[in-house]
Formats: sequence, C-alpha cells, structure tokens
Amino acid sequence: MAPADENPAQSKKTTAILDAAKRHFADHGFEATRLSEVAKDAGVAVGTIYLRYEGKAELLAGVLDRAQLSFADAMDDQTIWDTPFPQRFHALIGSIFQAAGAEKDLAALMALSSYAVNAGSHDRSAVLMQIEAHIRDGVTRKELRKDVDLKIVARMAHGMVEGAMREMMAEPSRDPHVIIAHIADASTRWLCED
Amino acid sequence: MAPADENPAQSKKTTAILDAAKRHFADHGFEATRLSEVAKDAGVAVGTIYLRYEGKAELLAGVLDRAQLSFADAMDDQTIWDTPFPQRFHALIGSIFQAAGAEKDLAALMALSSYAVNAGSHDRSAVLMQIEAHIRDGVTRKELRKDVDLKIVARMAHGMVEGAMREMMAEPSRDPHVIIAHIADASTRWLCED
Amino acid sequence: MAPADENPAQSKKTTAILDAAKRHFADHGFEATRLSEVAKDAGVAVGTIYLRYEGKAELLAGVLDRAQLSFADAMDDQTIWDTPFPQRFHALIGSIFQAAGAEKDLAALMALSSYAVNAGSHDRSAVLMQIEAHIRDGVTRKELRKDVDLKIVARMAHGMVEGAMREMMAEPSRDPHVIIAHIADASTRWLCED
Amino acid sequence: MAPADENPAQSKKTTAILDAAKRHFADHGFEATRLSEVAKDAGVAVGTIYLRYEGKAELLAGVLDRAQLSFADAMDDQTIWDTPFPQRFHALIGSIFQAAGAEKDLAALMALSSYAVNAGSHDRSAVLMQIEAHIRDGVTRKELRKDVDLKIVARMAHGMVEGAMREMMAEPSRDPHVIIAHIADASTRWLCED
DNA sequence: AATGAATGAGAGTTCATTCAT
DNA sequence: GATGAATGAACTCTCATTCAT
Repeated sequence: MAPADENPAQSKKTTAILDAAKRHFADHGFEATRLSEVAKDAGVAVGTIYLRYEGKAELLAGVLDRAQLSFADAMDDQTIWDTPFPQRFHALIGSIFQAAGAEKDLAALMALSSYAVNAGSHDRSAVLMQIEAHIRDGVTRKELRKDVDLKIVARMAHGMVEGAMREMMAEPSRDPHVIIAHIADASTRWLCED
Repeated sequence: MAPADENPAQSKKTTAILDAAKRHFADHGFEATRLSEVAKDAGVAVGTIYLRYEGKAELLAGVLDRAQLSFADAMDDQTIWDTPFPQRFHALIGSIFQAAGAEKDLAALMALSSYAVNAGSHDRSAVLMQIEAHIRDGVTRKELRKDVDLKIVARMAHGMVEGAMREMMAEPSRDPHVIIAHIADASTRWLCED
Repeated sequence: MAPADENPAQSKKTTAILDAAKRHFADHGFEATRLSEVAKDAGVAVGTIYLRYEGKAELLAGVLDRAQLSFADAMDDQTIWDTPFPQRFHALIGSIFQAAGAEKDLAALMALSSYAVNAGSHDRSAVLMQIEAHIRDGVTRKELRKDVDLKIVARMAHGMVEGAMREMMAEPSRDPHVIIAHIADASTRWLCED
Repeated sequence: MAPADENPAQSKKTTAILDAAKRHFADHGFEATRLSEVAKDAGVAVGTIYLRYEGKAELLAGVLDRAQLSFADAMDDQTIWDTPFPQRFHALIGSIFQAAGAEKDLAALMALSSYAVNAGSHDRSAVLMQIEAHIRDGVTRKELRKDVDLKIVARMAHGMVEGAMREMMAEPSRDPHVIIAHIADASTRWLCED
C-alpha cells in the first residue's frame, strides 16, 4: 500500500504538519512557535517533523511555499488579462481578497518570510509582481497613465491593498465589497487616463 | 555639577542603551535581540539596562516611545493644518518622510510593537490617526470628497505611504521627492473634489 | 521490554535524580543547591530534571515526598499500638531511629520543607502527629499520666528525640541502643503513671 | 560631637543595620535576605554596610554575636547556681524563655549559624553548654541521677526546650508559665534522684 | 564617612534538535 | 517510517560587591 503519489495530495501527515505549523506561525510568530506544540496539534511526534523538514526555518519555508502556491493559483485566472481597465481593477482586487480569505493568515505569515531559509524568493513579491505586471500591461494598452514610475506605483498600490486588508482584519464585520469598491475607485481615479 | 535636568538629554548611558537597543531590535527583531549584545554595544553592563528598564519588553517600549516622540514632533507642525488641500498632501507626506528619515528603522521597529508592554498606545496609529484627522478636516472644509469611508481611506492612504517607503528602502538611491510627488499626485486625483 | 510498572522502582533516572538532589539539598540547603550539579551527580542533563519536575522547588518536594514515604512506612507497624506502655516507648523510638537511619539526611531535609511547593503536608508533623496519637492512646488506656497538656508534651517529646538524634549525628560512633534507652527511660519516668 | 564611646551603644547606624539585618535574616533566611532591603530598612546606603562588615556572611555573624551576647547575659545570673535542684529547673528554664522572648527571632537565627563566618563558635552551643554544665553540677551535688550519659541528656533536654518553644511559637496565646511548668516537671521526674 | 549607580558572574529555565528503540 | 525521552547551549534576569563622587 505505497503512497499513490508523492506531491499532489502530499502525505496526510505532511498536510497535518503544515496546517498546524501555519496556525502556530501565524498566531505566535516564528520564535514563539514551539515545534512540540506544532507536533501535538498535527498529531505526530516531534521527530516526524524532522523527517520532512531540516528544522524550524525549513518548516516555515514549507508553510510559505504552500501559501504562495495557493495564492498564485487564485490570481492565475487568465480571463483577468482580457478585462479592460477600470473593471480590471475590480476583478484583480477581488481575486486578491478571495485568495487572502482562503489563506486567512497570509498577511501574518508573509511578515515572517525573513525567517525562512531561501528567503528572497518568497517575499511579498508574488502579489507585488502581479500588480506590477498588470499596470505595465495597462500602460502598454494605453488604458493607464504612462507618466508614472511603474515600480513606485506598484508598491503604492500594493500598500493600498494591504492597508485595506488591515482595515478588514481590524473590523471583520465590514462588507468586503465596500472595501474592494474603495480600492477600485481609488485606482481608477489615480491611474486611468482621463 | 549635578545634571541640570532629568529628561532633556537623558543620561548619556540611557541614550546609549536606547540607541543600541534600537539598532538591535530593528535589525534582528525582538526575540533574536540579545540583551548582552545590546549592553556590549551600549558600552554598559547588562545590569545597567535593568536599572532603567524592567526587562526586555520594557526596553523595547522605551525605544518605541522615543521613536514615536520624534515622529509625533515632526508631524506636529501646525502650519500644515492651514495649507489648502492639494498642497497639504505634499506637506504632509513630506513631513512623514522626513521623520522616517530621521528615525531610520522606524518601520522595522513599529512591527515589533506587539512585544512591547503597554502596547496599544504604540501601534502604528500615530501616523494613521494623523492621516485620518487630516482627511476628515479636508472633507469638512469641502476640499476633499465626502462620498468615501473615512476609516477605509485612511488605512489605504497609510498603506500607500508604507508601500512607497518600502520602495525607497529597497532602492535607496531614489530621489525622495519623486516618491513624495507620486503619493501627492495619487492622493489628489483620488481624493480631491473635481 | 517496556517497564513493568511505573512507580515501584521508578525509572532508574528518576531515582538517580532524587538521590543526587537529596544529597545536595541536605548538604548545601535549598538555594546553594545547583541544579547543574545535581544533574551532573545524577548522570543526566539538566533538561532531564525538568522533564520530571517543574522546577527546583518541585524537585525538593519530590525528595521530601519520598523521604516522608519511607518514614511513614517504617512507623506504620500496627503491632506497636498493642504494646503496653513502658515498652511501647522503646518500640516507638526504635522505629523512629530506624527510619531516620535509612533516610540519613532526613533532619536536614525536613528543615527545607518551607521551600517545597505544597509545603504544609510535609512539615515535621508526620512524626509529631504520630507521637501525639500514641500519647493520647496511652492516656486513654490509663497507662500514661493525664495531668499534662497533650500538645505541649508531644512537642517536648518530639524535641527530645530530635535532640538525641543530633547527638547521634555529632557523635556517630555512639551505640544507638544507648540513646534509645535514654529516651525510653526519660519518657517512662516522665509520663508513666506511678 | 564625637561618638561618646565605641562599642557600648555602638554607632546608631550600626545598631540600625543589625536590627534590620536580624529581622530580614530571621524572616527570610540567609540567601533570600537582600542587602539592598536591609540597607533601606536601616535607613543607610548599601555601601555603609560594607564599611562595617566585610560581606553578607560577616553581617550575619554580627547579628548572631549580638544575639548570643544578650542570651548569655540573661543566663549569667549566678544565683541560679545556688538554687537546689527541682527549683533550679524552674529558674533555668524561666531564664531561657525570658532570653528567648527578648531576642524574638533567636531560634530562626540560630538555624543560620552555618552561613556565618567563623561558624562553630556560634552554634546553638551557648544554651546547650549551659544546660550540660548545670546537669553536671547537679550530678556532682548528688541532686541528680548519675546513671545517665551527660552529653545525651543535655541534648535531649535542649531538644525538649526547643520543642516547647516551638509549641509556644505555634500557639502564641499560651501562657508561658504553663509551658515552663511542664518542662520543669518533666525534668524533675526524669532526672532527680528519687 | 557615606552614597548608590554600575558591575558581571552565575543562577534557573527553555526548547530545537538528536537518536536508540 | 515513527517515536518522544534525553540533551545542553544559550537565554534573561538577579544581586553581592565595588568605587567615583
């Protein structure tokens, strides 16, 4: 009864470990996360974690990898690239929020990327680069203003989205659509050709 | 020749401790900061830190307090409140960047506020609340749009500024004025009454 | 080949730890006992102590518990209660000395009971209360004088035994039987009905 | 206004230090006594303690010396030696209790003698040796039994007194005279020639 | 003589990591 | 592969002692 496959569904234990680790890293941060607690929550022994990850930092890297993956997946909807611009903001921001909803603790996790080994590939770049790509595309299509610095604008837009997310975390009762509408409105006024 | 006063310049040793602590907290985070290293860098004994702060968390609180103080000082220019709006964005953002420049590691430090005792007063709220107040003022004066949610807008604007700062950190050779201009431009298009 | 039971012989390591701790607490007192030394003497790592005891105070409590246990066991000989009185003194004192001989450092240890967590159950009361019970029994049976205060007499008798033990410690070459005989003689003259 | 004399009344500060130290040593033991607290209680600076005593252990020695002194003084009543024996027990025990009353924490302090430098001279021997001397005197005068071991008897008697004192500490409302009478009665029955 | 800020060795405790079972 | 008892380096914090003022 060998494992049917390796990666796709990963071993049940690996999944349990990653789930438990994600919760702990997101809730307590890197240092305050105890591998003994993660193991207990995952229903495995501490040693079992070490069979899969070289140490605590590698475990975090594993958690981040999976989170990035699911994030990238959610944004990988090719139909967005065909949407013209004011609406495209809506679609984009919507998918970001949706992904963030699925990976609840994403924001908290991303802040830990510096602890992960091979940090740098992880960064918050996944989202940032998507944003940059879309704005570049918009400029190319002459739907967006071209008298702006792409890098700066991407960082600003990204920060705007993060700020909005923080508001949603701080006030969970808010209707996400209102927030999404605010970002889309701001982006449109700010970046669309008149 | 007793010290003329207590606080103004604080004791030389207190300053040295806070400086060293700021560097370490900003560079390594809370847990990875070693009090023994802080002491060594400050040129004092570990015990000396404990004469002034009850523990590591209180030391961080001390660092944050001082940083907030210098930040609040920089933003406390009352002339800003008399500036009409498109220009006011410029002035505001300029003063934020100036303060951030003076307290180099501010961003890194603020992320640690949850470790500090009496956290809550610290938060990133100092800036956030200033922003909110100015936008509210602008709406009242009918210089800014009123069809927006103040809280959401403040968070978004705050995130925008943070994003821009990150870009400046990532690319220190950039001319701050260009970045400031970008934020002012975005804010104006986004928030000013047509 | 799993351990047949838990407690009976306890784990070899637990025994080693308790033995080493007993020596150190008895020889140096509570504060001057270094857990690092205890661990070294027990042939384990410091951390191993913490797997079994929550801290230094709990370790002491463990040592005292075991000592009390062996003490109570030794005095739990029900045949003593059926012995008439002058002889009963002999039997009683003999069993106290025997227990004290088995747990060499008992006296030194008992003095530390205030440091142990859950102190109170420990006290020197184990012996004290046994003495009180026997004297009460003797009075009831009209074998002992009843014109005395039970509490005071019990304390005095207890102190007498302790004093005799101290002499035995100070002069280990003494024949315990001589000392036991002295206490029995004193008790008889003091407490038996003429 | 030079100090009238050196030792007799000692300097006011020395007295304050010894008083404070006695309280702390008796209440908290040797290690848990903080010199900073002693200094604060005595109304002097820590450094001042070090002008008079070489360190913590020497300070304790100073406290014990003074206690012994006052104890010895109280027992130094030569008229006791002329009292014939059953009554002499009364007188002796009375003076011991009186001294103990004056130096409240004596018992607690004596237990610390091992920490004091030059320990050995201090011991609990002051009382013990007095007791031994009186019993020897009684035997010589043929007022007390001679078929007993002097050392053992002295220790037992001493222990008896200590036990009685403990009862008095445990139950402070007791009339000391009742306790003294109990000890005298026991001693008489135990040790006097019929 | 008196002060008390400064010192720094050394304590108890934690927890990532290992490895015999 | 899985386990979890054992390890011990390294942390924060304490406090007796010193010495410039």
